[in-house]
Amino acid sequence: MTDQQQSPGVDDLPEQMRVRREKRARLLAEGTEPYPVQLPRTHSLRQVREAYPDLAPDATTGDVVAVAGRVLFVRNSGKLCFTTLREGDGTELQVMLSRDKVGEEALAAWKADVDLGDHVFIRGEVITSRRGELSILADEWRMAAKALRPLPVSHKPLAEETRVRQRYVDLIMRGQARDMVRSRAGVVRSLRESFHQRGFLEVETPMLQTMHGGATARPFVTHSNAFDIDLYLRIAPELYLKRCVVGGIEKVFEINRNFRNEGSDSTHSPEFAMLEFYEAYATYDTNAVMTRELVQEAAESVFGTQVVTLHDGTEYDLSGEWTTLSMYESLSEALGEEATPETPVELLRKHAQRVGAELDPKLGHGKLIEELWEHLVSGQLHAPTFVRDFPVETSPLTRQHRSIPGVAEKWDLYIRGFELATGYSELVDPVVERERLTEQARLGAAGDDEAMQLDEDFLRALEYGMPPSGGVGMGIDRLLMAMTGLGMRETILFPLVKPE
RNA sequence: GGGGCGUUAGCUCAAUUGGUAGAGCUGCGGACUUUUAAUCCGUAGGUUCUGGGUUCGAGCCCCAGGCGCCCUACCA
Repeated sequence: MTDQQQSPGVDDLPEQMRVRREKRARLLAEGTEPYPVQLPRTHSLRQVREAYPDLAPDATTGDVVAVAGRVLFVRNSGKLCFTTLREGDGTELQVMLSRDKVGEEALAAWKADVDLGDHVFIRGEVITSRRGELSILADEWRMAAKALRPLPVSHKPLAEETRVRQRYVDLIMRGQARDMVRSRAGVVRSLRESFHQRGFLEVETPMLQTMHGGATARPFVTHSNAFDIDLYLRIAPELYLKRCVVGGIEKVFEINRNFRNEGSDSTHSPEFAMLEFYEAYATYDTNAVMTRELVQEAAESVFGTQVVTLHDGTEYDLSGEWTTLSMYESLSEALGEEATPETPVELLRKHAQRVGAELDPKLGHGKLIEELWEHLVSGQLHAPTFVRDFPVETSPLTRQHRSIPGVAEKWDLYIRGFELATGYSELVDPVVERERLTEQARLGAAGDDEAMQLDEDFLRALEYGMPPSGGVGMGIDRLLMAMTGLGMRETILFPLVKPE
């Protein structure tokens, strides 16, 4: 009664939710706690399974255990009830409640009070059923937590939107959703271990930044009331990690969130997890090797193999050395005509027309090269491939190539057709960096809202001397995509969705 | 951003040409001491996403909007 007063509209609820609320109220009225604070559990379901791996059918053990889990299936008959419980790691265990053992009253209460989805506590003997199913024959049961909402049907796939909006339900219903959480945690853990083995230090740099830089992307803007200034949610940690290297943290990494105020699809999310690492005296050659090792070690650690099995059942080989391509050479090959850093913009536009790429006429040489390359080459790349030596003008934080003019020491790592990581020999000359950032600021003033701002403090740091260094950025969500074949919204536990 | 498709019971989905909105599972009532998505009998469950319009009559046609998905463009 009081419940109905406390939650007005209870009569308007769908029947199944109303019934469950009434059961909760009845339990309380009978003096039974539907949400007890503690239960004398002695074993996890997994522990029971592991302790009795191969009992014969119809066996008894004399061993009494107390367990708890969520009710997934109920098979009630007159005097003997079966239920299947599941706990957090996905382990399932059958429970049998017989009138002879648990008593008529408790059995009736079981049938009257328990719904699919409830958490229950069971104490009883470990046995096997006649069919050989490992079971607990209850001599006592208690409600552990009453569920007020019905679970979706277990043998039909949940609508994708519901899976994303109500990930908790997805996690209850779908083992693959739980697997992803564990795989992701394993990958992140493996990355950290790989870094620690190599003597890298993990740092956390600002997510709220006063300057917009470190990548070319549109930022989210927010406001600090206390400081009365607008702040940017970071699009990259790069400029702060470089400050670390200047300061003598010569092997440094960060795994954290970036925010980009841009579109979202199966390979893009407004907030995404990013790994960046910087190493003094490394180059884009050595950090490519390390990037490959990080990925291979993560695959080995989480899946036990470098040949991972994707969602669709196909295998994907991450092992061994990876292919390396030159951007200009591979583009020249695809065009059938040589493209170099000297190729004039007009000619590149003609190429674009010829191959059917619709490109913004305002694009300069560097952007045209990258767009043409993406149009003609990137889609062909299935096996892991490092694409090297990008146009200088689109790589404002990258060192000029040591011998090839007009080209930057930068690679992008492509896996299954999408970009997984990027690596540079870092530009550390503060004078050249000032020129590049001044040009970026000019682009910004001209309306390019992806252009970086001129970060005087970053330049000041470089002026104190940054050792020659290599740096890498890798998307964690995309790494999971690469190793599972799933879309980005499956690798992110709670991706951004518009309010219902 | 542009185009297409979808939105119906707790869940997954039907509904012919515009003519009483159905099924399976779930729920509720009953039977059943070895089930595995238990089975059997009975039964309930709807603001058809929202707002407007056309029509004797709209889940269906028209207009506007919300949310989602696909294609397309862009960023990692």
